[in-house]
Amino acid sequence: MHDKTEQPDEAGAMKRGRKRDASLDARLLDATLDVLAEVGAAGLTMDLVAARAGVGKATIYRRWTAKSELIIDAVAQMKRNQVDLEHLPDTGTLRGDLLGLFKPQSNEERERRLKIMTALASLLSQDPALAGAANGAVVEPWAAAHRALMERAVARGEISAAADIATLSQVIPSMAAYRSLVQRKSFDFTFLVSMVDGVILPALGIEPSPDHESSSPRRAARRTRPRTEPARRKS
Amino acid sequence: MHDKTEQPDEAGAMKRGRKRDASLDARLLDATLDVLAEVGAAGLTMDLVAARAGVGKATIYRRWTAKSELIIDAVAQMKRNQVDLEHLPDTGTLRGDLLGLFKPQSNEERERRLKIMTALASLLSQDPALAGAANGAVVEPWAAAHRALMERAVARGEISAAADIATLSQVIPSMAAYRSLVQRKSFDFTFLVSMVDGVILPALGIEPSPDHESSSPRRAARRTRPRTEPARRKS
DNA sequence: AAGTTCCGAAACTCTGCGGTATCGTTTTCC
DNA sequence: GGAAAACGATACCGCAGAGTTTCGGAACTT
Repeated sequence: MHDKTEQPDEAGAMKRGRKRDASLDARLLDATLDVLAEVGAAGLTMDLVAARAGVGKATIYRRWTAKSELIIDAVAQMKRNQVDLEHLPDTGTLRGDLLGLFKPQSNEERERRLKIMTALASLLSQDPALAGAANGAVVEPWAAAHRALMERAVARGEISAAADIATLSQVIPSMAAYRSLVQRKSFDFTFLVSMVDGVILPALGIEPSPDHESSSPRRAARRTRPRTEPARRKS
Repeated sequence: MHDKTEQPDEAGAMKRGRKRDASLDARLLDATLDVLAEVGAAGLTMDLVAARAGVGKATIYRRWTAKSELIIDAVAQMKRNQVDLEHLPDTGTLRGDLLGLFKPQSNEERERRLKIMTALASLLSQDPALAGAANGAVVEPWAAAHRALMERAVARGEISAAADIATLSQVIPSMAAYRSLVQRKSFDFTFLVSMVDGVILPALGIEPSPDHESSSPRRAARRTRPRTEPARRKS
């Protein structure tokens, strides 16, 4: 009661939704996701969420009955601003398309999503209803984008129709997620290029175009494998 | 950091190791992993671990200073009975080697590891040490095995020395971990085969040997890509 | 046998968090 | 302007769980 942080009362005009519940719900859900990303599911406390939202703890309980419900709603709301499947890059080559999906400015947001997903992983065992929520919110749309790009490359004859696109389209999104989540390495452009040029394109039988922005001295495996019998059992 | 591991006597004095502390540490670490797998990280309490190990809680605190350290040590210890880098399969072909890493009889153990990893996922955001331990205990040795197998394949001339082995060796372990951790799908032989035949071998320029145990109707992309210019840049 | 060391069990303290209640203030509605 | 509603803050309750301490007893040592 002694010192209280003044209400910021940002210059925003639509801050005045006092009556029903206007953007306050969204503010709370967003704060929940923030806290989730920062301290994980185990470390999430209602006081943290309330403080993060600049809100009294009671306010949260006026809108949600329990912590678990708050989290569920927060995650459900996360599905917005996804990869935009309607406006995929179209550079003419699969390599260009795949690299074109990379939005440097979205690194931060992607990191946040992945952290939320990690935090949720522990809850999945308790609440199977959310089993695919985290994956569906982050990796699946991403894989769908890759799949679409690859199918287009098949359609234009760039790669063989026999390629295992179902599997290949999951490789980069899954590895990126694991890399960020567990290995704690950033998913940067260098990693993306080494995945595209070192795994995906070679697997599809395409040599990485040696033109612009090769950005890396690596070259994929040559297709020139001699058809020699590969040294059977040493003994 | 806590055990000194004097002499590697194992089945020796399992009866009454009253003096120093021989197998008691291992018993506690094992109980920790058990509880972790059963109730998850959030539900793990020291009382549960103690009860599981048939031990007083005080005994645990005589050996570890805090719960977090116990968990870290338990996870780090999981590295054992993992992939044995000294006895890698040697079937003569990379495909056989990669598939040979799969131990069907370890389904139960793999399930346990999966649950442990899942339980750990929630802690990863809080404790970076755990993230390293989890990755180092499960994925890293596995990737090392893949790397070794691929390097051997290079040495015998089965695949090109230009292959991006550093990246490719991480693909299957990372994807398997992600699949188990987040997607909650089992890492079964079918998935392994589709990864090997649909991603790894095509990326290395090897056609999956159509001989024994194809076990799956899928076939990887043909290497018969016509050397047609693949529709470069649309303009 | 006596002494020492480590053990398992259980009682105990203390901290932190979920959830509730209260209060003074601010906003909206009429 | 005044009442009602919703707010932020904060004090409070109950409980669960991390560590601590204590104690009787078992096992190794000499």
